[in-house]
Amino acid sequence: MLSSSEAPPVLSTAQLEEIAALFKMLAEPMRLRILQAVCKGPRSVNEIVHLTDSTQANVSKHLALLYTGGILQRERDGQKVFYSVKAPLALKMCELVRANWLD
Amino acid sequence: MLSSSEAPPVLSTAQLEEIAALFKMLAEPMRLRILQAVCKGPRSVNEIVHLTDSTQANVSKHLALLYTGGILQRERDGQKVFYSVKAPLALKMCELVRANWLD
DNA sequence: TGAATATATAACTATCCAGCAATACTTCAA
DNA sequence: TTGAAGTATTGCTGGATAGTTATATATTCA
Repeated sequence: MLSSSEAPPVLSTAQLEEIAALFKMLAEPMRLRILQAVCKGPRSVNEIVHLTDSTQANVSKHLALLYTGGILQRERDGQKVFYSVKAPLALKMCELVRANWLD
Repeated sequence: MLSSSEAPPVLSTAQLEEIAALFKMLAEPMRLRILQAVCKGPRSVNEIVHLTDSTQANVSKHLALLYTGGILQRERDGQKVFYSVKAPLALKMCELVRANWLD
């Protein structure tokens, strides 16, 4: 383990961590299902629960994570809360992988 | 939790898991550092250890993971083993995130 | 052969997190 | 105000894994 000064990295440590954090948010099948559920427009939590065939608590936790992470946005209408895509980049990445990685 | 037959998913469960697995490989700062270290051409394990400012054992483990995952390729030359990028998609994704996600 | 260099693997620990069950919070309607 | 529907949160547990240390394997050369 030597000093890191031999070749200055193109990206800083903080930037690498930010990038890794984004990948991490997309690194769960259930969260990809949620993305699929909301990619056509706003969906309520209950709709997402049904579309993903998961439980309310689990979906709510993943939604909070994606919202906090800046990938989704939310809007309350009465008792319901509607989530939609805030960062199209997430969808773009999924599509890129689908087209170039899957058999 | 209802049946999942309400809206047939665009991507199958297996496909979502494959996509998530790729994101997972990119979801570690140290592996992104390694990608940076080899993105300009083949590098030996020792070179990568120095470039990433990590330990030999740790780098070797991450390299094995990226190699098994199909992102890197390897070639032995004498005592040294050189790793290089096999899936340019990985670099493309990093660049996409850098350009669209970082401040 | 034997030693040195280069890389890989094994065993271990600490940490993180997905999913679950239970409960709390919020909003609306009667 | 009370009950019900919708959503969020908390505490828990099992499984996965990053990093470390130590050791094993592979290759070259004297």
